[in-house]
Amino acid sequence: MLTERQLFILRVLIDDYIKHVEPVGSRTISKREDITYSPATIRNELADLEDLGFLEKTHTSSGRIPSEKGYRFYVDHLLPSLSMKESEIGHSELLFTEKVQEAEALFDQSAKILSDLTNYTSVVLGPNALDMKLKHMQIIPISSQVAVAIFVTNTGHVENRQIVLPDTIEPSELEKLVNILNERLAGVRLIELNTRIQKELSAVFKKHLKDYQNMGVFLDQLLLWSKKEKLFYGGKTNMLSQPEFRDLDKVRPLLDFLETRDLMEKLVSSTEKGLTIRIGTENEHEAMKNCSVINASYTMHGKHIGTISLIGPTRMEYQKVISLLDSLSKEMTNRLNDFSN
Amino acid sequence: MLTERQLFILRVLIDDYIKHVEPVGSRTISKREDITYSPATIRNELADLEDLGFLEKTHTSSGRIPSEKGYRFYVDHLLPSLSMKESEIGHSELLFTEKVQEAEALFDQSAKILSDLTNYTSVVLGPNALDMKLKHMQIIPISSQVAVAIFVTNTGHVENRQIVLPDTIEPSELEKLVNILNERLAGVRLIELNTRIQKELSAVFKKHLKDYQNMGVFLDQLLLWSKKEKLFYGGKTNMLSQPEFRDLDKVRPLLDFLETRDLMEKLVSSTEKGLTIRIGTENEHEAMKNCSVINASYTMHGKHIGTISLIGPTRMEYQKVISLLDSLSKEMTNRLNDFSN
DNA sequence: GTTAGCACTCTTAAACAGCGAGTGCTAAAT
DNA sequence: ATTTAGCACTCGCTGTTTAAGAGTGCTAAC
Repeated sequence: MLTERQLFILRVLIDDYIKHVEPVGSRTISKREDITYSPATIRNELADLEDLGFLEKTHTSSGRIPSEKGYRFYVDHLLPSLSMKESEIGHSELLFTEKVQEAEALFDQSAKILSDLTNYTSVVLGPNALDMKLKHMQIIPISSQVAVAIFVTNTGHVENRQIVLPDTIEPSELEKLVNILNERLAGVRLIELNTRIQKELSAVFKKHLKDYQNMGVFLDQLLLWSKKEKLFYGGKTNMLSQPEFRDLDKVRPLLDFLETRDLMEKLVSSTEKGLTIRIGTENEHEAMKNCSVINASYTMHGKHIGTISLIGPTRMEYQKVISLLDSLSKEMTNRLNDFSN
Repeated sequence: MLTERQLFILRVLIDDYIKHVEPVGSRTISKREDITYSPATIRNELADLEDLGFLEKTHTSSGRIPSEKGYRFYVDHLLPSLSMKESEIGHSELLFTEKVQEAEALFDQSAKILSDLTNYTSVVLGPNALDMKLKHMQIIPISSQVAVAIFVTNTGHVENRQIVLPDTIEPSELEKLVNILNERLAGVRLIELNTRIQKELSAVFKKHLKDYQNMGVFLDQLLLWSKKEKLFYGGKTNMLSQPEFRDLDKVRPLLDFLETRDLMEKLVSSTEKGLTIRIGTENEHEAMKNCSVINASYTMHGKHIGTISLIGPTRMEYQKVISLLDSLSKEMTNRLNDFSN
């Protein structure tokens, strides 16, 4: 268990390091007004904190920097009480200068705002369109073989894909199919359409459609979804201005990581509501080992549907950033729910 | 006018610099087997070529590097005759490993292939959907006030947007409107829909629709397009591995440039068919002053509809890159036209 | 328990020397 | 009239040395 003094010194040190990005020595700490101990005393405490794994040295005679464990402890126990954050709320309303009409624009702007304000990189993971409910679908022939299938969701989102029409299918049959789907499956989540058909509609199909056999293959083609979350970026190059990445060989993997869709999706996805902080290797990817990722979820009708995230160096301004992310995600939630009333 | 020998030396020097990215001195050139002159002679020629503006020195006693004018001359007059390029054609067919079904996938893959092969950054500027012809349109209400308007083009592309329904409009009127549009405007380019209506359909509207006044505003909302070209990137971070950009302060503006949509659109747009090369300041943007941009256009039914571009350092492997881009753009054209038969 | 003092470590920056690649010029060779 | 050998000179780069500065850990005294 840490003593009060150790807690205090640890916090002061991390605060200082976050601010100045340079190893902090006993002298620097002792210079603070609210410190009454001598450098020598502090040195002893620092040595202890290092033994406990909260601090590290860059070389034998350097000052200390926080270890990953140190940051974790800082975030969990030392963050100046978050009540301050209330003072920041309300700002974010002002931030949306342009009126945003559609969800996509909201996500895009949120990412930009967040990265501008923090100078880190931000990412908004859009809602998975496949979780939205079917409002209406339609198949529009382009040529004799090719058609476009269109699915409109209750949120006004449009999914579309090109499909190949089997020769065997007759236009009137196709029309019947579409009618049945619209009548029976409105309100069902896109992703569930196929299973719902399997379970509930085979009888209906048999009754109304001639060539039920071939139809099965066609339906699979029609309703085979691939992931459809969208990513919105802000400040992709902000990493370059972080002192710890002022080295090409260090940023390169990072920037490459940012460009890799599936890695980013994984990084930024979170099933939990609220705020998650992952520090350094907690991100479980080499390229992110010197970064922290903060995910905040936004909701619709109380349900988690996506996240807004911030990616920065492990030495992040956690305090500022957490409150910002918190209020911004709430603001997003509000606006999002305003759309659909 | 340059002598044969000057031409030869200039080409050898630029070839060497492109390969090794280091100032080239008289000794290096004289070491080549096919060079019969002594370093001293070459020094004299180099001095002349420098006076003529084709070469530069990095400092008083350094070797020479090509100037922008030098590259321009090289590209215009010294490029080993392009007949070689034929040998490369055919490769590109092999490159598309996955079967691509939709145009978007084709663009995306083309950009990736090109950047992988060259280690530069590539961009495909997609066709402007608004130049495609209307196949079918539809308005699907989401709530009492909001609806989604959907436009399907002859190429199978789907444009959609949310619109606000005026209270004054009746569902039956809306249906009539959509019917008229579909009957009268199929085959018209999206971008032209509005003017076509103004010119030709006002009479029809007056006849069939009750509230023609309000309809005008609504139509404007419905048919007010904003630019819709899409950009597909490949190798965004490849710039980082170019020796001339091995410096954060030099790459940063470049990467920022790549992320700025409208700048990129301008950079990569070209109205001309065929191949365009812009070297250094010819790109007319500070951030691109050390880059060359090569645009190749791809066509559909013989019409220029978009470009595939390569962005690299002014010291590019022009020869290789030009032939690649040439064959790749042709390959794209072929596949694109295969889609729509 | 705290702190002053001191020897020791490591990093950083500056100063300096020497090497190598390259140039331009002059004078001799072709 | 070209071409080339020779030479003095310029830069940039690398490695070494040096000195300063920041910091530590330990010991002994307070």
